[in-house]
Formats: sequence, structure tokens, C-alpha cells
Amino acid sequence: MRQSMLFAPTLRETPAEAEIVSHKLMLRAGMIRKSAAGIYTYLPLAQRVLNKISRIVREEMDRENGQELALPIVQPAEIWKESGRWDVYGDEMFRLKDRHNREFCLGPTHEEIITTIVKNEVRSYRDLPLRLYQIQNKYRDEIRPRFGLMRGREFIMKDLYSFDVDEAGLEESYQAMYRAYNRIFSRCGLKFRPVEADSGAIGGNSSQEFMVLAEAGEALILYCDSCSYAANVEKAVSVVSQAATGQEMKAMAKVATPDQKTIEEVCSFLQIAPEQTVKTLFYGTDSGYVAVLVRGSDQVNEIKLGNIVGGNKLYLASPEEVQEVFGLPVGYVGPIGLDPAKVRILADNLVEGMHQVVVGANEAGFHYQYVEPQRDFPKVEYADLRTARAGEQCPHCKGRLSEARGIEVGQIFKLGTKYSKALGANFLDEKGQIMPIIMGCYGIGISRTMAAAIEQNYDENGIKWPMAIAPFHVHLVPVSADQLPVAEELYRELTAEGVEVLLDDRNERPGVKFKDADLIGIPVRITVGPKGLAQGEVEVRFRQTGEEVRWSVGEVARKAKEFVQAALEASEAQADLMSRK
RNA sequence: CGGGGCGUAGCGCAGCUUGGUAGCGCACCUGCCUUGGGAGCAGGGGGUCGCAUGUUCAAAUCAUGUCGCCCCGACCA
Repeated sequence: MRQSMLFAPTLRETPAEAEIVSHKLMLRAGMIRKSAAGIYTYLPLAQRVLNKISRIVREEMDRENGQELALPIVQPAEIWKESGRWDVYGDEMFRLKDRHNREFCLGPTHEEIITTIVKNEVRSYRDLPLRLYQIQNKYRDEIRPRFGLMRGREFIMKDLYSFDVDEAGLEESYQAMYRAYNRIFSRCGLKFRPVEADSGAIGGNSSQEFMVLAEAGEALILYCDSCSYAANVEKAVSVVSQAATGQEMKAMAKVATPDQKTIEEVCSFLQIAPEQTVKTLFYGTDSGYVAVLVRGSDQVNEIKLGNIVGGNKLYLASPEEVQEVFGLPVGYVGPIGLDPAKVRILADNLVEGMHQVVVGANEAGFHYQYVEPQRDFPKVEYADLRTARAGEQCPHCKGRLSEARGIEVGQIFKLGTKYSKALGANFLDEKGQIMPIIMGCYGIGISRTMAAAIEQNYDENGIKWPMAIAPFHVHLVPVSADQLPVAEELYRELTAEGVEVLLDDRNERPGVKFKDADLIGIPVRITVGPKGLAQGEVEVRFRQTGEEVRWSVGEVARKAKEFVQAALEASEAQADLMSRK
């Protein structure tokens, strides 16, 4: 490709709207332009990267017996109503009506439609298993699209759905995708980590997310220093050793705590640690209010809570609401005196082992001291409700948990029979029994992966593409028009070797070309200039390392090809390593 | 949904407080010159000041409304 023909309008200055590195650099490098909030045009450079990522994804899906198909983006409301998600999905779904006033949506995901297809065509266990996938735009009307391609309203996703006859088959499909995902992100040259993820009310403990480690990540990960445990904080559990203080039982006592409403205030007023208090929060749910007790030092994990209470609605009740519904003053609410018949009371597991704790007295200006949970409020349901934190002990070994930020680029998920039952996707087994198909779903954010790759590979001058997903392998830069004939000859030789070359044949000053080259971030830059040519050489700079070498003009094509191949093989080798684990 | 900020040329911004009919840098076009890290000189093109309504002799500027965009937050008692 000749750069004079390339549509890649680079910018010297960063548009004000961009906040994070990948967004800024993609705008500046002429890769993307915004059409509306969370909706972008992919310009040719971005499209080339997306194509490369997609190609890797296709190869790895096909390797695991995936079959590519293309499902409709515009989907009829009926199938969503049948699965029950037309209402559940809420405002996040783009909805539309046709001229006959029939309802449709733009697919935010494709379980409904693919299950419908499979239901109509699959009759027998002989037709299974099936692994079907597509790479296509998804539409989600996010409350707050942000960070460029990181959280868009239109984005590219690979989604594969597996259909098996039993749990063992599902496990096989799930493991196949786990392997494939490890290979894909390795081949893309990314530093990533599979972590345990929340799988919602259904599916149990069988979902993992693939996180690209980067500061800009929206997800918080906890991982063990000494074993392989790693989990999204939404899901993470930890072992906490309780302080051994106050083992003796004392009588509960009311204590005046005027104007001490927050845990912090109460603790400093009573000279105790937050770990010795229990706070009581009220949440509104589909099935009424629940009271949630956790240590004063802990945060309620609303994902865990949501999984226990079920339903769609979950919110922390406002102080006004608590006052109105329960007649209790926020700041002094406690479990003692709450009637389990009237409000469901959930407590975090840690609360059960606490002694001599301080809780609100349900009376403005007062708390109780020396409360013994098992003695003084025995009628509560215990569950894991707290948010685990870095520094706590790994649930699997003696190691410590550390935290890191990650960008979720993929998630694999055992669905079970949720959709097959709702939509009636059954098959006849060997015994002639009607059975629901066992499903799994597996997504990769293709456009987000591109952004994540930049978040992990950049410097102050621009992008540093990993070879496997770079828009081109080699950027050939003649310093001036005098070197253009030599550059053209090298361009022909390199192209003949299968190397993807961008030749900067523009009539620009060298500085402009170098700045653009750094910005666009092609892995190998070959400068053809008078200095080098005087000795029959070109200057080669590797974007990733900054290392510079010289190659003689005659060996450029061979050496470049070798370098490109070595880089690609290295990521393949990494993929082999990762998928074997 | 709540809070904050912004909308003036393709991009980055000034002008607004104190109303008088729009400016700077980059980019773009022409010419000269120049060519190893975003050159220089000269000339030039481009803007319904997001939109609407109002106040006024007069509105980018003041008021009201509206649309769009960005950021933060969404309650831990």
C-alpha cells in the first residue's frame, strides 16, 4: 500500500473528547472517527487491525470445530418475549418498529435467535454437538458509553454458541473455548489473565472472563500471589482471619452516640476499629426489602447479593425510604429488634464469628455495644456478601491476594438449559426421550480487543502494534524523493516475499513522516536515506523495542521476512504454551 | 437518573464578564524555497458562533428553552 493512497488522516493534536490512551491514539492515528456517542467509523487502518484479529479468532474457532454463520441484527420481538428478556433487557436494548408497527430490536446478543434456529432444525442427538459462531456488530444502548471503543453502543463481537446433549458435552465445549481463547489472546500478543467471573443467577460457578491487564481497565481483579487463583472482584472470595479480641461474653449495653452516624464517626467516638462494628443496609428488591449486615469495614458486594435475592431490581434504599418504610433513622439502624417475619435479614458469613460488636440501636443517637451476633440476633441468613479485598488470604492456598485492573475482552459461559427450555429447543436422545439442549455461550469483543492492545502497547509517540495484529508489518520511509526509486524497488521485493508494506511515498518532510510512522505504530520501520544508501544500507527501527539496526539493501527483503515470521511464530509458540496449560 | 463542564473553521483554542456583526495556532489551497524528527516566506479559501425563542436599534456575547458531547456520581447508615 502506498501511503499517498491511504485514507488515514492523522492529527497533531488530540481531540478534546478523548480521555484514555487507546481512544486518543486511534483518533490521532486516523483509525477511527466518531459518529455519535459510542458509535464509531472504523477507517482503513483500524479495519485492517480488526480483520487481523478476526482472522485469528476464526482460525481458532475453526480449530475447535466452530462453524461460522451470520445471524440477523434486526430481530423480532417475539423471540425475546418468549425467552422473557424483552422486558428484562430494559433500556439497554435498541428497539424499533416497522411500518406495520411490529416490534423489533437491534441484537444486543444472539442467544434467542440462534436457539430458535437450532430448535427448528435439530431433532436428534445425532445432530449434536454444534458450535456455531459469528463475528458481527452488537447493539447495546449503554447508559454511559465511554472511553472510545472500550464501551461503545455499537461494537464488534465474536459470539459462539455451543449445543450439546449433556453436561459432559458442555464441559468439553467449554474447555475447547477456554483453550481457543488462551490461544487467541496469546496470538494477538496480549498480556492477559483468565479470571473467575460472576455468572449471574443462572449457570452457577462456571464462567470465566479473559482480562487484558491494563490501567485503563474498568474491571478490578484479585489474584493470588502463589497459586493460579484469579477472580473478578464481583466474584472473588477470600479468607479473613478475625481479630481474637473480646472473646468473653458481656451483656449487651446501649450507649449514647449523639450525632455519630457513620462507621467512621462511631468508631472514633467509641475508640474501636471498624472491624468491630456491623452495619445494616436496606436494599429494595423485586420481592420487597432485605436488610443486609456486613462488618463496618466491609463493602457489600451487590453482585453476590443480587444472586441471592434474585430478580432484576436491586438498589440501596435511600435514607428517606428507610425512614418512611421502617421508621428507622439511617445512621443508627441495627439488626436488633428487626422482625425476620417482616424483612428478610441477610448477614455476611464473617458476622457470625464476631464478638462484642457495635450495632445501631434503631434509635437516633444510640448504638448497642457488646453485641453477640449468635446470641442477640440469631435469626439471620448467613451468606458470602462482602467484597473481597487485596491483602486478604487466597481461598485456595496460603497466598495473599493482590489486585490489578483489567479490560474484559472475552467471557465464556455455561448457559445450561435456560434458553433451550424457554424457547423449546429439544432433541430426542438414544432412548427416544425429549431432552432440552445444553448450551454455552462464548464472546470476544473484537473492537475492544483492538483498543485493549493499544492500552498495553504504546509510548508517548504513539502505538506499538504487536506483529500479529499490526495494520502492516513494515513501514518503508524514503527520506526524500531522491530515495523513492530505491524504496519502490524494496517495496516490490518485500511485497513479493509476502511482507505487508506501507510505503510512505508522500511528498512530506522527513520529520512529518517519522512522526506519523511512530503514531501509526507499524512494528518495523525501514528508513531509506542518503546516509545509509551511501554504504548500501537502510536503517531499521523496531517500534516495540526502539532498537535500531542496519541492513544492506540487498538483504532487506529476506531479513524483513525473517523478522516478521519470527515475531508471528513467537506468538504462536506462546499460544501453544497457553493452551497446553 | 443526579451533579459538573463544554458546544465559535477539519483539530486545538481565544473572544462572552462590560452587546456594536469574529480572531489565533495547526491543518488546507497557490507560488517560491526547503528536505534525516511535525521547516521558512508570500498570498489565499473556509465559520447560519449547536439549534430555537425572547430582550435590544444591535446578540457569539444577556435570558429562557432545547439538542448534542465529555467527565464524575448513583447513596455503605
